[in-house]
This record gives sequence, C-alpha cells and structure tokens, in this order.
Amino acid sequence: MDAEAIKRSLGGSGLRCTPQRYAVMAFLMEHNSHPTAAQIFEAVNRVDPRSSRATTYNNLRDLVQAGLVREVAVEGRAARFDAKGMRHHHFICDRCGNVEDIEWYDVPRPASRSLGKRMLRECELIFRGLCTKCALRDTLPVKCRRHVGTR
Amino acid sequence: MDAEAIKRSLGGSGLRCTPQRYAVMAFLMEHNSHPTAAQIFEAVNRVDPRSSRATTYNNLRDLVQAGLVREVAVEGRAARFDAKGMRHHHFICDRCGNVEDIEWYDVPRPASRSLGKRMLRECELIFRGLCTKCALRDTLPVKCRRHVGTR
DNA sequence: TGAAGAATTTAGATTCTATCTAATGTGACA
DNA sequence: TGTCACATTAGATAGAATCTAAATTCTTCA
Repeated sequence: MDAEAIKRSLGGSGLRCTPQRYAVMAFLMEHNSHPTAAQIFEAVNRVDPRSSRATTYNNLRDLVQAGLVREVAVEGRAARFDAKGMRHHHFICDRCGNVEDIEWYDVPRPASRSLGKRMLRECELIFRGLCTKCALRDTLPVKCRRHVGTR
Repeated sequence: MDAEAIKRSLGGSGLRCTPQRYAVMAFLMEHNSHPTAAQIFEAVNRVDPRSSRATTYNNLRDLVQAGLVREVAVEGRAARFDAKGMRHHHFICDRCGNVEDIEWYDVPRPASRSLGKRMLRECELIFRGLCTKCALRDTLPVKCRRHVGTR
C-alpha cells in the first residue's frame, strides 16, 4: 500500500529497498492469507521484475530476522509468512493446513521459576482445529462435499 | 518403562504392538529431549530389531494421530516429537532449535466471536527465546564459547 | 566522476526432510 | 490352515529450503 512506509521500515532495519525485496514485503502487506514461500515467489514473478527462488528465500529470511515478517511453521507443510501488522494469534487448520488470524488478547507469561535462566523473547498462542470451510465440509453429506473447496 | 502400559495404550488406539512401534513409543517415553524422527530412527536401530526409515515415520504418524505423541514443528528444522505425558507448554530456542518443556498452566480461550464457525480442538502456548545454554553462551567472552556445547 | 567494496541477485546444484511404491512379512481369527 | 487386514521394508521420489560461485547493483568516498 504505502510504498514510502515500506522503504522506511526496510531502511530502518538496515536492509536496502531492492525491487525484489520490496515486492515480497508489499505482497505480504496486501495479503493476509499467510502464503508459503513458493506462493510468494510465484505471485511476485507474475508481475514484472523477475526474481529467483533463492532471492525470495533470502529476502524472507532477512525480513524475518529484521522482525518485519513472521514465519509460521506448520507440521508436514511448507512454512507460512505473515507481515507483522496488528498483533494477533494464529489458527492452524488440522485438515487443510491453512493459517488464519485470531484477534489478539494478552497471554499470561510463565512463572519465572519455570523459565530458569532462559531468555524469553515472545509468547505465541496457536489454536488448532478445523477452519470454517473444513468444519462445514465435515457436516455435509458426502455427495455435497465437492462443492466446498478444500483450499 | 512400563511395557504393559505401552501395550495397553497402543491397543486402546487400535494399533498393534509391533516391535518397531513399541520401540518408538518406549524411546519417546524414556527421553524428554524432543528428538527428531531421524534421531529416533537412529536410536531405535542402535538396539536390536532393525527398523526402516519409512516405518519410523509411519509409526510416528500413527502415534500422533492416535493422540499418544505430539509433533512440534520448528521453523527451518526437522519436526520434534514428544510422548504426551503430563501436560506442558514448549519453549523453542531461537538459536539452536531445541525444544524444552515448560510447566503447564491454563491458557485462556479466545472469545467465541473471534472463532466464528471454526472448530477449536486445542490451544498451544509456545515460548521463544534463548535456552539456558545459548543464553549463557551469549554472555561469555568469545574465547570461552567453545566450552559451551551448541548440540 | 569512478574505483573499491559491500550488499544483493541469480541459476542451478545440493541437502535435508518426509512420503510413496510395490513387494514382502506378520498376526488375528474363522 | 487359509484368509485378510495390518505392518514393514529398501529404495525411489517428492517437496522445501539452502548453498555455490559468479554476476550485478548500490554506496561511499577519494
């Protein structure tokens, strides 16, 4: 959306605002669908300046390190990425693996006794179950299922 | 530890108690180090009945589906596995990727409004930061670092 | 300017993780 | 004992992410 804001946040993290890096960041800010690296690579390359797979991964790594993007690991599937906008939690669908945002609320920290000498950086709350589509699909008679996309 | 208990919990989930499956389950119950599939495969095969990689993965999948084992996805690294004993949360080290248990405490559920039609199965609380070893390593002068194993 | 050096990108190879295949083995039960 | 579903196996394959080494672009500063 706001090109200047993206430039500023990249610069503020010591990252050059290259076309490829900008494209990745802009795509993530315009889509809250938690895409995979492959999806980002493909989407960014549908538009002009062609970028390589390695660059997409490099840039995602840099953006995550800079704290501008969050990476969500999903068991048995490719990692998902998410521009850090408003704070939120994540819901991961057991069946289709899609990641969705859940409205933020505060998470109680563990007792310092149970943390020991560990350095706590963040608490992350993850919900699991069936997303709306998959939950609906479960309650439909079999002959109707094909009408509900699986992702 | 208790062979009979393992047999019973496998049987109760409709899983035969094969030597390979038993070995995986027993290993997970004896080690709370959250090993990877590769580590489990190797450890189980150091003892007698040789098991194949595919079987190790198959059995881990079955045990997770049966709810006897938990799988923890870690960004950029192999998944970790964990026999479900006492309830606990997880701490994942940013640097070495190791997973450690954190004493259980209740997690507040999200407002049903923010869940919509999703079917919630579980809430998982994950802490991130530096484990004791890595936190210590950070505060040591460089010349001493080699004395602290990274794994 | 423009030369040097740092950061970035690139295609393709490679590594690592996990799953699939098709054949074989095993055990429960009638 | 025969049958059938469940399990295991080695090796091939798929999928995700990283590495390599060379080329390119940017920044800085003489």
